Amino acid sequence: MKTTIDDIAKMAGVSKSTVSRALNGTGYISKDKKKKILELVKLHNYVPDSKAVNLSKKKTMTIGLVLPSVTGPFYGEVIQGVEEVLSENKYFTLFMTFESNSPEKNRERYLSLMSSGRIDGIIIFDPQVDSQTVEKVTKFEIPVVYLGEDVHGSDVILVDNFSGAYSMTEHLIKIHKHERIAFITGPAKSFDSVERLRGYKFALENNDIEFDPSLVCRGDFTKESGKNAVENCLKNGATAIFAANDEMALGVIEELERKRIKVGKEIAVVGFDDTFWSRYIQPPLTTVHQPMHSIGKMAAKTILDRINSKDLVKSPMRIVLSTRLIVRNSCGCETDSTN
Amino acid sequence: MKTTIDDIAKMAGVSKSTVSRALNGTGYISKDKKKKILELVKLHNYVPDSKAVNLSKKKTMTIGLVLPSVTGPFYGEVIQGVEEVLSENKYFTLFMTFESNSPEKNRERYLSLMSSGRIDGIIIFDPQVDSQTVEKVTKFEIPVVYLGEDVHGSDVILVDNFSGAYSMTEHLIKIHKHERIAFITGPAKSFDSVERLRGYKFALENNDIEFDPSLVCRGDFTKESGKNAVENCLKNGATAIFAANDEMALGVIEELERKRIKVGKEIAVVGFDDTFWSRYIQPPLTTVHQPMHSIGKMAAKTILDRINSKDLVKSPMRIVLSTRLIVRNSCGCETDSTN
DNA sequence: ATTTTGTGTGGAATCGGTTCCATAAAGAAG
DNA sequence: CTTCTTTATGGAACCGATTCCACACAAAAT
Repeated sequence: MKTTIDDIAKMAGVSKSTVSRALNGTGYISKDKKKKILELVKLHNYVPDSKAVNLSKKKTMTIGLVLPSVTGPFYGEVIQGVEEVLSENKYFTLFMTFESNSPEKNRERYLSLMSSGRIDGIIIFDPQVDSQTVEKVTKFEIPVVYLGEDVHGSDVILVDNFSGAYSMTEHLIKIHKHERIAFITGPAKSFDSVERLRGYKFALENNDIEFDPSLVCRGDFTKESGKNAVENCLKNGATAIFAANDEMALGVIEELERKRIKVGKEIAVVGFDDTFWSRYIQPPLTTVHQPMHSIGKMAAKTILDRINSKDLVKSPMRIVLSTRLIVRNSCGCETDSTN
Repeated sequence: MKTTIDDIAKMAGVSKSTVSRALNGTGYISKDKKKKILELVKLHNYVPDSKAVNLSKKKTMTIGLVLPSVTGPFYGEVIQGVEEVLSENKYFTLFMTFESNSPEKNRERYLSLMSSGRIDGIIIFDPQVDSQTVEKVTKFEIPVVYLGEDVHGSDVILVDNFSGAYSMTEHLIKIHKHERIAFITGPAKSFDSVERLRGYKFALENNDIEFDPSLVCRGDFTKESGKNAVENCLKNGATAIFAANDEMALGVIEELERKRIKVGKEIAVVGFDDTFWSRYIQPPLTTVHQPMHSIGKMAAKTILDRINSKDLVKSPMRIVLSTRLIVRNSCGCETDSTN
């Protein structure tokens, strides 16, 4: 049987309230009793049962973290960042994956998690949350932070997709003198994809290149869809292909390879995300880096902030983290890839 | 204020015991009352508070998962596997990272997690746990599964490092006719490293090649240590280099590249782990695949098994998952890398 | 007709803590 | 020498469920 607070109280010859005070440093307590209690506690390795503490204090010191399928180093960084900050603050991380094959079932899962009272707050990375879900989420009155999706009225952490895509496009225009740049999008409703497309368009506009809709191909963030888009890009005379993520860029490169078209020399291919492997492929991929680790840290900080000032009605925060252009060789540059 | 079981009871005009029975399907209850209660529950979105349920039932339906730094896709797969199985069984995953820079502090963390009563079981991936820690861990009487470390007397999930290294070495000997194969180890006490070295030695022996200690270089699983080992390997006339993990193999390849020595043609380099990027480097790395996803799933299954039959004293399980040789080009093979 | 057995229900204890409140003793202020 | 604080402590309520037990009533068996 595990030692309980009553056991300690009995042994010390005091009431459980006194033991509680000694342990938590709340209220008055005499020096000598405190010392005696603490000794007994150490001696018997007594640790208060979280289950009881949670119920009594009405909080769990646990934050839920919902992420899409964790394969790839992409999300690992986020988890790491979250856990780092939470653990520093004595909080725990309850992890839940979001398999993309059945989004509905998964939403049920995290909604039920929220209602269970098992967590004090939740960080949600759910690409393409619908407003109906958001509404349900808001009903549970626990703090929520969304990642990578611009949910109005809630705390959100975003990366600056727009600027990233802008810089990338401008790089292709100014450094490599491209004028026919194809863009492969992600899923239609993806916030990331939309913003990146917007950045691409804006860069064209600012550099007096007319936007040509035929150069925009619809993809869905998979390698396969990148492959499939190549034909269309070439047909419309693209001299550069900007894929909305690295995954698709990889598909593009493999397809071009198959067609014996030299990437970097004959055609430029660039991506977005700076996936871990992007520097290792041939040619090393020019892409846009996303600060995944920072996203995790900021998300955790934001949620803790919200918890610690729940009474004060602060307006929702919208934190946009900046992206960084990573120039390697697939765009035609001849860098020493020290990145 | 959240709805409680008392609220529902009052509204239904019954006692809370009856509501509890209706919800849990335990004991006797009349059809009509059950129906009425369930309706009220749905109407008010009542969900029992886990904090209370946990205390009452003396379990949390939560399993702790302790992993080394999650960067790299390596561990993502494990998490995924664990979460998959646990969530299917209505369990939750409490995630904790193990930053390798301060192992002691981190051990404290998971030991304290175990004693807090916050979890019902724990899966620990702690490279180089010392026996002292194992002893402490055993004292908390909750189920434990160790990953990747052959802890005697406990449930462990391992991969067949020995056979993997054996197959790899034999591949180099039989297919590529190498006789001077260098081996770069990991940290001295690493179980993985030791087993791989053993497999390497055994393959040499079985193929009548004398083991030459000067061909074994000490590394520590970092890319840097791979780089540093190259000089020594070459000096001793190695025609092939077998690094105990992909990370080091990458270091070796980069160093050889720098020296203008063609990997695959002039010298063979192979790794171990089949890290996500290993197929993307130049040349694609021949390596040994570890079933990380299966490891996660098996770990979760094992711990649940243990929980559900705690009374029955089953002898500790030692599950060894098989590895698979992945032949790409860095060994000199000219495969179409469809892997 | 009486004893068993099977159902249905509420009250109370329990899980292991925290916290409010009453009370008492000791020291400070009047 | 009172009166008011300040300090110290225990008792009891409470957090929100589960579960054991007693009791009532109905149906089945003797």
